[in-house]
Order: sequence, then structure tokens, then C-alpha cells
Amino acid sequence: MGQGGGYGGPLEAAGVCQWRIPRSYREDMRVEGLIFADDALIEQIKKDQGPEQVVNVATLPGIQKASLAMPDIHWGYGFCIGGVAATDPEQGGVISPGGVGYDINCGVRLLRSNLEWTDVKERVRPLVDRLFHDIPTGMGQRGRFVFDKPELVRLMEQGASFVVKKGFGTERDVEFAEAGGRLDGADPGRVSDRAIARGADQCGTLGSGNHFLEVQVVDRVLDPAAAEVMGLHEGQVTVLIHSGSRGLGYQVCDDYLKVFKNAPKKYGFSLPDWQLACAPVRSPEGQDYLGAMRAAANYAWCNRQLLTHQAREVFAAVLGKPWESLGMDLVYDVAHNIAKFEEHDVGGGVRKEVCVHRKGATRAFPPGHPEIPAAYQEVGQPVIIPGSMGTASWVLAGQPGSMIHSFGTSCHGAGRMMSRTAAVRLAEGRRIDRELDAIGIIARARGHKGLAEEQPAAYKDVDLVVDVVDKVGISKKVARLRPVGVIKG
DNA sequence: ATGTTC
Repeated sequence: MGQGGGYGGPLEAAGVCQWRIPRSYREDMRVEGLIFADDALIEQIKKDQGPEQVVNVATLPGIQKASLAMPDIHWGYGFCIGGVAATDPEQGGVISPGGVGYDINCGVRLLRSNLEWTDVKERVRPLVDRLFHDIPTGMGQRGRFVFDKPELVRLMEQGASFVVKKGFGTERDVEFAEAGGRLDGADPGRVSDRAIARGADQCGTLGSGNHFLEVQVVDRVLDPAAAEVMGLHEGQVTVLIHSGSRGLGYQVCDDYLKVFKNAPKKYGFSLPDWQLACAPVRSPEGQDYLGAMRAAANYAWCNRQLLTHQAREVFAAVLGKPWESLGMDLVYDVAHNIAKFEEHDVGGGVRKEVCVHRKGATRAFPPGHPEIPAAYQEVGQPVIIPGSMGTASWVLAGQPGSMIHSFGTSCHGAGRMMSRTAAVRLAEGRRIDRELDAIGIIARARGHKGLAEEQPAAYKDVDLVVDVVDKVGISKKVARLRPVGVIKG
């Protein structure tokens, strides 16, 4: 199940930046595959097993319309990263932990400020140093917020508002998070004691891998009207936080992959890859996972909220002003590893409630959608796309094309194009932190390996990825953000 | 992504 070898199957040009894998490719496909990419990106995409995974997902019971992949597609556990799949519970549709990802509700949130880059330029090093000192980063790190089991149960039921009520944020933070920072139907009773134990002291910690907290400057505004609504302007300082549900979510995923092992035999279907382990939405196993996944998702929103609180505290301490007077409001918070029930057109004008798996993919609801905050009704949902370390990030706005093409979904990042081991090999004898420093980015990390794995050369060009979703009409460019400081695991 | 193999 490795990443070795490329994809040798068909890819038919199917419109602007779309590539179809027809059902004729493999007889077990229930729907076609569809990948969003331009001519250059599709060549890169073919180099790993991502497209074959799109085909594998197309065999899942109850899948609707097409197995989709965004331009940042690359190989992942079972499902590709950048994958989107909607299943119909009425037709035996399944829920799959591999379609959500190990890091349940991994996501990003963007904070704006009223600080201008020209005013804080000289303070960036102390700012980044203090962020790195105060915010726990790296694998297995514990934080200053420790919750006992009864508190964690309430935290997982209530989501972001639980920690806001404790004084670590505002009601406005809750309003500007996807789903209000809380999925309904969370069932902490379906989260193992082991997962809960792992989560006890990790809420408010960054983690490792591609997780980061970045200080940025708005580099370019491409849609002035939308940027104004989002409170963004050129030269402004922003903060981007990328993290998920830490060890708790990992354990939930691991626990249910084991539970689902026997589901194909029990419910009478077969899978081309055991990593696609899944169970019908309407089965006890499926419902148990959904309850646990939602609980872990709510934990992740609390995690990003506590990280927000700590970032605000650091800015206040270093700049000597309360964070409120620094205008550090939440622009928006998006989940990019999650499964949600939403109503969509599944073809021929038929609307159904489907289970949308987004694994390394971001919801991108268009203007007028009832599930986005009143403030963004006119411009569409902010879609926040973190670039790789040392490269730009993007703010997009959801567009009507997302509802037509991709179950209301856009890309989630640059997308890895080199394995972690290959990236480490490439970094031998180099100091990535010094290379970043030379281009004006202060990077603090616990070790060189993490920096090596996340070096810019290991990722696709985020600008090209964003071009694709913009061209297809899934989401449009609003602003480009460039990093000036980053802390990592 | 992950107390990187309970």
C-alpha cells in the first residue's frame, strides 16, 4: 500500500481543469472518478497512487455522482488526501475513517489584526520567540490546560463554546467557526478511555507534522470587496493556526478502523483495499464512529480556540496592549478532515442528504448558503488555504460552482509531492531554518527533521493549486498572505 | 496526522 509507482490508468480531459476516470477502467467502480487539475498539475498527480485511490473510493457502497479529488491530491491512508466522497445512507452508503483522516477535524483558522507590517517589523523576532516558548509544539507535548474526564465529556459535547465559556475567547469566535465550532450528535460515550486519556492535557497544543502557527502579512488583495467584508487589507498582519484533534482524534480513528474490519463480511460488500475500512452509516458500528468522530471534531475546535487564546496572550504581552485593542478577531475557522451530512444535488436535479467525506478538502459554500455566518452571506464562505512552510497562504471565497461540481468543496493546501523520507534526504547537510531566514521568515521548530519534512520543495506550488479551484469556479481568490514567522513541532 | 509498533 505504498506510494511507489505511478498511476497508469485512464485520465480523460473533461472540461476546464477536470480529468475523468471512466467507470470502464475497473468493473468494481460504482461511479466515475474526477480530478480537478491543470495540465501541469495532472502530470505531477499521476506520479503517485492518488488517482488509483480515487478509483478505490469509487467502489464504496452508496457513493454518489463521482469520487472526487482536488488539485492538491496525493497518496494517503486508504483515501487520497484531497479526496471528496458523498454517500447516500438510504442506499447502504458507508462512513469510512480513512475518508476523514487520522487527524479528525484537522483544520485552519485565520486571525486578522489592526497591526500594519511596517509597524511591527522590528518586533517579529520577539513575537515568534515568545509564541514558540509559550505554545506547546511537537509530538506528545502537553499543554497548560488539563481537563478531567467529566470536563472532557462536556467539552466534546459542546465544542468551542465550552472553552469560550471558561474565558478563552469570545462568542464571536464561536460564530465565525465552521458549524459554530460544534457538530451535533457528538457521543463522548463512544470515545475510548484511552483516547480520552490522550486528550486530557493536549487541548491547546499545536502538534507536529504540517501543523503550525504562522505570523503573516497580507501580500495582495485580489477581490477588494470580499476582502473588505473579511476585514483584510494589504500590509496587514494576520495569524494562521493549523492543528487538529491531536492524540485523541488519532486514537478514535485507530479504534474504529479495528471495529470496522469485519464490516464488509457482516454487511455484504467487498473492498479493494483494507485501508478503506468502513461501515454503513445506518449500522451500529457506523453510528458509533460518527458519534466518536463528532466528539473528536469538537475537541479539535476547542484545541484551535485555546491556541487562539494563547496567540492573543503572546501578542498582548509582547506588544504591551490587550489583544482586543489589537483587533485580533477570527476571520473564519475551517475543518479540512471531516465527514458531515449535507443536502446536495446528486445528479438530475435530485436533492438528497448525503454523508460528505472531506479528507484534506475544505468546505466552500457559496453566497446565500444558510450555513455560513450572516456577515459572509454576500461574499461566500471564507476558504482558508495554508501553503507549505515558507510559501504563501490564500483566502478564497466559496462560489456556486462548488455546489455544482464538488459537493460544496474546495482544496485544502499545497499538497505534498515528496514523501517525508525523501524530503529529509533532500535536506541533508542543509539548514532549512537558515534558508527561511534568508528569505525573511523566522522559523522556530523543536528539531531539524520536522523542518526538513515540511520544506517548501516537498510541496506543490500552492499558487497553481489555487488557480485551479478559482478557474473551475469552486472558490475565488480574495487575498494572498505571505509568512514572516512560523512555529512548528 | 500519531506517546512515529500495545
